Amino acid sequence: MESGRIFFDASASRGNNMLFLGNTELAFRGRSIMSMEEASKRRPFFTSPDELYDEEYYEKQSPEKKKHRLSSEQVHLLEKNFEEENKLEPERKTQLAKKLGLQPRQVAVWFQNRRARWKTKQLERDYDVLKSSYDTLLSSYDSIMKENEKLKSEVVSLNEKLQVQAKEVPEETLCDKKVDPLPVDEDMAPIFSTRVEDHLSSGSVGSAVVDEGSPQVVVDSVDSYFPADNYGGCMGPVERVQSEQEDGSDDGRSYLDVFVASETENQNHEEGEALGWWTNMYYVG
DNA sequence: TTGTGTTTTATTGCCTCC
DNA sequence: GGAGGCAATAAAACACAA
Repeated sequence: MESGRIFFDASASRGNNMLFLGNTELAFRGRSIMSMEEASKRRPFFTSPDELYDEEYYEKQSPEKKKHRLSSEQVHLLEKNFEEENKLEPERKTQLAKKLGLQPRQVAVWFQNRRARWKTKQLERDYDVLKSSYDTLLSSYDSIMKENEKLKSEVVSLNEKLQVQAKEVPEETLCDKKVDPLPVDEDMAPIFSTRVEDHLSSGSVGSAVVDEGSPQVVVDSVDSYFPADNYGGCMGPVERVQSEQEDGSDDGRSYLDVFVASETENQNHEEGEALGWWTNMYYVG
């Protein structure tokens, strides 16, 4: 028998002592590691190192003592080995078993159980990462929804103003057609969504986009993307409005905040910016 | 001291790979 | 078919609150 072998003592390795060497954390559930001497005094399962290798040990043990906690030193070495490689080749297994004074089978079982514990922990970590990611997304979604509601109410407000203005404009300039407000509800989602710069209002309330699910086409006040037929060849008086760059009335809301829903939308947005102008759009019935 | 919950060690059965 | 891995499970050992 080799000298200096770790002897087996259950009391020195009480349950729930955990060694997380990966994090260099040694947690022993409120109990310090007792010295070898101290441990052997309390409950010496083996009185001598040689006993540890006694092949008949398990047969000698009383039936109720069939499970033997590994000592902290044994666990420490096993953890160290596990950290290096969590799989156990036969050669390493026998070497380790010899070093620890355990049966190769015990070492194999320990690695098996350790892998299972690692997997459980890993699942917990993965869950935490996913949950954190989900919470972030949810928060982002909520703020986008709030922004959407705000923009919708702006559209309603602007439509009201347009209605008032329409009444003041002489009828002939409207080509005998009534001015309909921009739809806000999805049911009335227009083919084109429009960004409206409210140059008529006193404050710089910013801009609005309705129906973010619809294809986004930005209308230029001069070279409109709207087919002329849709307006009966007649467009109401469209006044030139300033871009955000020009009037400097950026309300702090970037276009990307609004055109976030899809790549298509972003493309259209870029197109709109290239045109340089945003305009009021009359929905002419 | 005792009941309960947790951790660790060990077994069993199934599956895959060589 | 044997060896080894894994999931499920049992059971011992332990921690801890009441």
